[in-house]
Amino acid sequence: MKVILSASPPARPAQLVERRIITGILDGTYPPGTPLPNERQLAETIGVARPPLRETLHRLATEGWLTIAHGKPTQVNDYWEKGGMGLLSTLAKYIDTLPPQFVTHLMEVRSRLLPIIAGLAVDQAPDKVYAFLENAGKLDDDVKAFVDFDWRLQLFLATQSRNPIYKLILNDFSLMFETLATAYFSHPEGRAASRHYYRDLLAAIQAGGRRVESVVMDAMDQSIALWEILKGV
Amino acid sequence: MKVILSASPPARPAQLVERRIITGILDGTYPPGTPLPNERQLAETIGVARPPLRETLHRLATEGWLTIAHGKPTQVNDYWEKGGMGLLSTLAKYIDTLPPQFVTHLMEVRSRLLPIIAGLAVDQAPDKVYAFLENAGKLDDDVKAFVDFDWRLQLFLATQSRNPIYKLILNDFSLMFETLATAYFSHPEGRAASRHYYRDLLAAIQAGGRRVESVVMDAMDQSIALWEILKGV
DNA sequence: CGCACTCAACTGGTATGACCTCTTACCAGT
DNA sequence: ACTGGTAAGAGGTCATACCAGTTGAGTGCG
Repeated sequence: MKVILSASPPARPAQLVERRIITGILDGTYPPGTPLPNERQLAETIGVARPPLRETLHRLATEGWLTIAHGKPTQVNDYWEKGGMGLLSTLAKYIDTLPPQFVTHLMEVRSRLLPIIAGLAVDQAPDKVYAFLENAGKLDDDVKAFVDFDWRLQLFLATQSRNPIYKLILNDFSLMFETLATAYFSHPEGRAASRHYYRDLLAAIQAGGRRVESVVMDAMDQSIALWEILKGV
Repeated sequence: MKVILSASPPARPAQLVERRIITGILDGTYPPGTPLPNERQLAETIGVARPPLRETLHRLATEGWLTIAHGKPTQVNDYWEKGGMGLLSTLAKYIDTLPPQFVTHLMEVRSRLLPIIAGLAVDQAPDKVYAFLENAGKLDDDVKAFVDFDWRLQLFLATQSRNPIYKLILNDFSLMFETLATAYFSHPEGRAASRHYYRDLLAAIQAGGRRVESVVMDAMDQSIALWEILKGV
């Protein structure tokens, strides 16, 4: 039997490299616009071999953190400038080090996108969406249950919208939303607000017309307001 | 001086691996949901060593093509289901093999997003946006000039929107849009339509109010319609 | 003197082969 | 039938040597 002695077992090299590079970029050790130390040196500094280092470096490069070019030193990017949505999945792990307004930006984008997605979904398949939402009534007053249902609802709407691009966008939000939603639904107020939202959405579907968009948008805006209050406590 | 003899010079192993894996997934050699051959075997099949193979595999995994887990066989994903926006940059290289409606989906998303972005940008800094658009008058009737200006306009609007998330989304669209825009602006009709769009947008900014959103949305919708016509020829 | 070329010293890219660790499924013991 | 151990096969890591673009300083020629 293997015994774990310390709280944080020997981090795998791959994880270790990501942690060192990302925190280094975020805390200014490797400022955007400057070259990263060369691979051999970096490998020795971090204490891993070159192959696993390179795997992680290339992974981060595809997310937009770095620019790797043969012959030239690897550059640290201004990730807001060069990066893609893939950043979010990595950023989610280091969310404590991010400016608070970042979360607001994220939720504002969602408050613009989800109404569109929901509108399309209801246009395409109102019955299915309605049926899905009816399950919300049986929801336990449990954090995990809410996180799970709310996320699955968003994915379901994206699927029903018949435009696969929306699902791609949501997938990139995935980890970030899971993290934030867990914090949000930990508060009873958050769960209550969402119950209202699901109910209003059901009514809007029955009513028909363009009510759906405005209901979703209002709910998203309210969740932003509620988030601001809750985090302020 | 080095002389290139063949049209497609000896593909680098990293490129080769991407090509073989992606085309394999797209053409059904490696169907989604099935396991990929193990790394040693794959490396031999493709004719590269394991380290570069793994670098590319991990890169593709972060885009959502594959799911790699220690101990288990690497799985081919249903990329529309698991993938993120990072897919687009890779997909852009294999756009010929994609269903035609894919482009429509892409442009529909843009026609929803850009009005929002433009609206925010004009709210934040109407003068700057106006000044930027005035350069459109001096545009040469040249494909590359239009592609370049149109893309820079979108990035500029995203920057001025003050919400960095929009820029992340646009960055993921980047390669795809560049490819499509080159095709679009190759037609004189496309260039003419955009000239009108830039002019209308200038007028809308002067008019104030919420005219901007509707002008942008109309222009986007028209570009979709025009695209459908042009590709139909 | 000035331009162009060469080449050396960076950098990242690839190759090889050995070994570690995790997952799974089979199988023997209970 | 259940439990536990074990072996095979997958990905993960390491070490080392060498290949290949990039750059700029140095050198030769005009």
